[in-house]
Amino acid sequence: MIEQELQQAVAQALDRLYAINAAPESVVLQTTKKEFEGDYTIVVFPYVKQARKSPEQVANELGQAVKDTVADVTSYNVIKGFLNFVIADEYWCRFVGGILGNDRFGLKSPQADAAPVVVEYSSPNTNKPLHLGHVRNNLLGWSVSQLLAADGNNVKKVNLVNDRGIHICKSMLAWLKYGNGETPESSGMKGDHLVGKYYVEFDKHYREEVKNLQQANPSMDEETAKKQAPLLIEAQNMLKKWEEGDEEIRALWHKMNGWVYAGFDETYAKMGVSFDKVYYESQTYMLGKELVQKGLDMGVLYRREDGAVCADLTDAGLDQKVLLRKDGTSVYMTQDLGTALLRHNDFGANRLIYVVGNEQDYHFKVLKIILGRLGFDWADNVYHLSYGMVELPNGKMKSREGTVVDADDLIAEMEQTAAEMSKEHGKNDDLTPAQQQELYHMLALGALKYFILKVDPSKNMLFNPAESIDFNGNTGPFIQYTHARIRSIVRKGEEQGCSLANTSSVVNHLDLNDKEREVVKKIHDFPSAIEQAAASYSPAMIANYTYDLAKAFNSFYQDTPILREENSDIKRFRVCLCAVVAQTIKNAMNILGIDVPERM
RNA sequence: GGCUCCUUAGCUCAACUGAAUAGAGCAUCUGACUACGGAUCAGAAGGUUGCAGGUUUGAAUCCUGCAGGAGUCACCA
Repeated sequence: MIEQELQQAVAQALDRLYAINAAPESVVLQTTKKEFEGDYTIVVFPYVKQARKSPEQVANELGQAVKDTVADVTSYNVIKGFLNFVIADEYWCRFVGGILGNDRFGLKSPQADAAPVVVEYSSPNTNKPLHLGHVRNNLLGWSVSQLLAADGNNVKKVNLVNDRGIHICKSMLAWLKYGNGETPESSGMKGDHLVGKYYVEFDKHYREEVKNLQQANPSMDEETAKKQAPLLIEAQNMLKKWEEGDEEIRALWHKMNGWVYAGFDETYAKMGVSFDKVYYESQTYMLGKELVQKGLDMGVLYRREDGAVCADLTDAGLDQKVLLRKDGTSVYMTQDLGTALLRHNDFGANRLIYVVGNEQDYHFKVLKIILGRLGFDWADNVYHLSYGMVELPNGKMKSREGTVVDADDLIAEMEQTAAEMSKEHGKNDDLTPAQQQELYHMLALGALKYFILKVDPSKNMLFNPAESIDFNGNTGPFIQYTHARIRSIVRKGEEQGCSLANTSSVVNHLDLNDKEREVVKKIHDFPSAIEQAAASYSPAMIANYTYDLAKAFNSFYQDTPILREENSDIKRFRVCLCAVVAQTIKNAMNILGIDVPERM
């Protein structure tokens, strides 16, 4: 790639001219801003002090040296401390020819010998349906997996389902009390929604009990009332029975979880996400105790007088963390220590990535430290992909107050909007109903996924149900539309005899116009965009990259004739360029989990 | 209260490891050859990057203090 060549040449020139020892990667290289002439820019300020010359002088001397050594540099110019290089059009054309027909352009192949990277995401509770917060998690998890795979990793996607605990017992109890045997079949409700309904039902009755308790005993404070409410005690008893393996309880638990899984599977399928392996907490929650014992033996953990086992993290600026209760039972952290090791062993993984909300920043900081102290050298490669919350205009999403945006409802609404938009444009009337449905789904998910993924994961984002998701401007459908339009041109171009097959005869010495060059340069950036995005676990960078590419193309398309071009060599080059843009958009969108249509 | 993160145009978001005049979309206004697909394109307007200092040739970016917001500080997960 030309960037490395330039950096290399600059580093050599620095050494030769000024005896400055700079690593090629350390040379600051950026794309030239469009108001200046050139393609790449070197900032020379860092070297002026050592070179003992003015910025202009250093830039000029470096520019001449680089022009002499790098064949594809046709000229350079200097503005203040900025050295701009102009790259030969021949280089850009050669580049287009080189990737023509490569349907994996930009995507690295997985290294066969590399240890897998395990990405955990989704990790739902089984007592209620998925909402918008989960949607962000799922889309991020899927997309980051795709991104890391595109960067050459062998990625394994896993899900850890929280299928046991007091919250499930609440749903179960409410169903027993108020359900009258209602099932997904009898009610026509999706299983996860049905179970969620009883979770809400539990909460309603529970709060009534608390209120009644307080009215009956005016001296009782709220905390006590909450603990003494009979429903809660019943639920706790149920959990105890569950842990003892009570057959009836287990059977009910199986039945209701089964409903939820069926519902989740449907939602996952609609979102287009999947897993290589699913773990269940009911099978992993006892894990980690041996690790704690090992930690005691190693002396990195200690036993408190009351018998609880703790980690002292004060030297890391954190607190004491309990890992085993005094009755010997494990806590969340114990379990996560165990599953981390399990996962490492299951896959031979050396990198574990957790896609979990930022409210658990502290938990993962602690997890990483303790794994390190237990002597696992892969602890350094545990990464918490912490993402911000999705906020609604009137604040947080709270399932209790009913201010949630349900995932299934949201997708259904998006599909309806997509259908309305499409019908308005009326270009798909000849598709079969099934094809239309498929298209609307593709567009709906394109809009939703792009909307969520274009935001930097670490940031909180606002979702306004009324106006958030658009189909114009910086959106998924805009990019999908661009792709469809390009494909249409390419198809016609081929019909008119523009071959995309033979790369060697692609015209490689014509003068590109500015818009053409912008498009080629943008495509040229794709591989490094993937590297950067993967290094920072940020699908948002891919989203923004793709948008820029689509815009660059549209601008080119607007005032450059393609099929109307009379010179057949130029026409063919432009059709090839279109084909390459379409492929790049497709590959980029695929990283986001978004499909692009041939027409829309 | 301790710790962590956040604050960029009216709104939603960009700005790679510090670099040239902080960029897009939405909304508002104006325009586009007889549409190679107008879900498009071109343009106008919109900013003291929360505030105050500091470091640097250069700061939205790094440091300090303050204000506002969020998260967390469970033997819940």
